[in-house]
Amino acid sequence: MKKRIVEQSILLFERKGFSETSIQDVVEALGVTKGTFYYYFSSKEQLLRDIHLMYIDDLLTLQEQIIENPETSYRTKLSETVKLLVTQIKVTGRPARVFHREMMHLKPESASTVKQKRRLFRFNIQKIIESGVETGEFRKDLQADLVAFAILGMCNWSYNWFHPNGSVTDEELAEAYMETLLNGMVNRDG
Amino acid sequence: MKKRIVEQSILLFERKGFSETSIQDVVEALGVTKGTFYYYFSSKEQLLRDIHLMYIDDLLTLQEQIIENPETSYRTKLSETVKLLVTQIKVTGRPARVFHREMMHLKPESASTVKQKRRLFRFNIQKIIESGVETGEFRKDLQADLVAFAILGMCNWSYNWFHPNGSVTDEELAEAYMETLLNGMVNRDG
Amino acid sequence: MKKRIVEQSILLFERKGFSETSIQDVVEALGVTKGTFYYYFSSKEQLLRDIHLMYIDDLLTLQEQIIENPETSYRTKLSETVKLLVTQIKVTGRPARVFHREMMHLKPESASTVKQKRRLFRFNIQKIIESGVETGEFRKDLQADLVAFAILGMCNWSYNWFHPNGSVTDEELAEAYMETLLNGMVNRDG
Amino acid sequence: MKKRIVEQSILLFERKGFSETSIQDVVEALGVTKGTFYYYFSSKEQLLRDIHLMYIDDLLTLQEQIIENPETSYRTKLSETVKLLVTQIKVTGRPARVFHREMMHLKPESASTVKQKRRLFRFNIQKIIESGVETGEFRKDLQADLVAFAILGMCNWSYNWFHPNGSVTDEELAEAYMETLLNGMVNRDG
DNA sequence: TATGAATGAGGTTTCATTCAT
DNA sequence: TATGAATGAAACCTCATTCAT
Repeated sequence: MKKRIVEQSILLFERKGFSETSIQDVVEALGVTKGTFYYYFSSKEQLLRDIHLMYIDDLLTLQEQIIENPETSYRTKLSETVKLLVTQIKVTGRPARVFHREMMHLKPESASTVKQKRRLFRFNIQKIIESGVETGEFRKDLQADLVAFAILGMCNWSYNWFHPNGSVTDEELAEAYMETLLNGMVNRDG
Repeated sequence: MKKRIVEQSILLFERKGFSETSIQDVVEALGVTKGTFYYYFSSKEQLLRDIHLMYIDDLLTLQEQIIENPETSYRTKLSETVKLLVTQIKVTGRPARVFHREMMHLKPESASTVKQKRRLFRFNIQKIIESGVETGEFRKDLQADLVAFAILGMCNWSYNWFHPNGSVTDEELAEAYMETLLNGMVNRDG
Repeated sequence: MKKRIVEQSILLFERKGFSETSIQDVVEALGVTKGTFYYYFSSKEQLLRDIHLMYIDDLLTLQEQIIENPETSYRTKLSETVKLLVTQIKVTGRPARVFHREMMHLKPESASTVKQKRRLFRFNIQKIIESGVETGEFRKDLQADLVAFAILGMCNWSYNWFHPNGSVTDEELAEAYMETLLNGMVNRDG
Repeated sequence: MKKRIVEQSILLFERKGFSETSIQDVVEALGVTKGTFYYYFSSKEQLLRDIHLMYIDDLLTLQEQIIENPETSYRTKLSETVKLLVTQIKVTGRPARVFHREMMHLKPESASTVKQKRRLFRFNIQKIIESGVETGEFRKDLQADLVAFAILGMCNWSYNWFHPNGSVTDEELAEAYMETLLNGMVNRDG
């Protein structure tokens, strides 16, 4: 039941927004009553916190696997991170949109936990870049922190417009992004 | 008075979100009454629509000036667009955040007008890229539409974290972004 | 202007009801502003009172002419009263409906003036009947007061359903009513 | 609770009118809160609709009993219908007044259901008259539809003035109305 | 004679939450 | 484990009215 509530909530939060979705909406869609909701969650905010934590914890786990793989270059690790963020849209498009949009509705204490984990995720990207700079894979003059932000923005923004069933697949998008990021836009042929 | 209401609303919408900001909050902050608000706006949604239109219309005007300048290269035009988006944070950080976050609260008809203008802004970026490809400034294999999305994501995302008074200035950020975008991350020296 | 306000108000009160019609509705329909309204009327209630008084005073004047005509029988006087009430629908359908529906919104003091005049109108009908009984035109066992109520109900109720442009004309309706009233429903032929 | 809300509402609607009675008024009189009201009714309009349907459905049921009785003449059936309408004032005076006054506040769709049922009630009266004409009880030249309207007007109007505890009882009123209706006002003795 | 800005009280409705069962 | 009745605070919005100009 708890799981069903979470799933239904994500669906509705994504479609109508957190504030615009009432507990009533959620339980009605499930055919249960409000009492049931409060049996499993102590508040609407707690539900949102759970969703956020589930999501970021998942991301961090997957990121860890990418980073800890001893056989891949930093370039590949970065590539896989981008792919992770972009290809996950198919799987996690809905929770992702909720994740990016509704953080402001968390209470300060929940928000701070979540923010810390998001920061960690970003910092891991930054470290990949820094490591790549050290090994000479990447240019020395990159500002790793800013580039990490740039990559995150690029990828996360795609949740605003990207549809996995459109003319561009998620893999193609990830590749196009990486190609631009790695080699730049400038024409060096002429 | 109408202008004061708009300004105060932007302030509060940015701080607490559209749904969480009540008309009461707005008018109380201004020392007037709810009646006054409804004298100038027919609904809360209309106020949000006005804010959105003001913002995107401003952006489009500034973009036009960049594009129509006959003396600049496409590379420069792109650079100026990034600078426009990023440096405007100082000036329009608040309305920008409202702009990016709260579009879902517009009624379908208002939303469609705004979306069309946002699409136009993005399409103009895409055209700069395409023109740059044609003149040989940019690589031939760029997918202009995806790159336009990438640039927008990169810049717009910075509203989530960038503070103009931090250790990095807006101009530095714009330059770092452009540098990465134009020349890529890969080290070509070694 | 004052007259235009009254006319427009009657139109709207009839269509939407007194409470549901706002001063805003009235002045908007006239292309003026609320200030104008309050220049001519001290309150919404006063406007309604004026409408009521105009209407009942008109009726009383016409009734007087019927009653004071020395050449008509009481039967004719009654007939003309019915005709007065019914045929006036064409002319005064709208104000009449307002008149019958919205009296509860008058303040006690206004209401009492209007009620007194309405009572007078009814009492005049009752007197016609009583006089007709005395002259032998009408049956001796009629309860004049109740019959007066019956006639008023019959006629006034027609404002709820009668359309002067329908298959029955107002004159035909008046005649059918009088025929039933005077001669009854019972078949005396068989 | 739902029943108590309905009863209290009828009381207040009759006394002050539908628009002038607020939900607050109703729940305050019952010592509950507004939330309670909206637990049982989805809107103020729905409450009014319920009241209307209850009332007209009751009337139709009673009318059916009158019509379907095989032992009574049409004259008696008509008489009983008038008695039904008039004597019900004692029982249903309040809901009746609400019923007759406040139909304009129903939404079009609710109104149309109620109107249909009211039309049926009237049409049943008309059929009694038509049947009575066929059997020779009533005069052949009656216009059954207009007479039905006349009777309804006569009876319903009495809700505007009749008090069951006054000098005339409801039974006397019904009888006086029927006497006038059946035998007419004209004096046939002289 | 008319305007337009402002008020303030009140209206309907929504909703997260509680709690006895 | 779940229900359903009830709460109460707050939301958006309407509107008759006032008043300086």
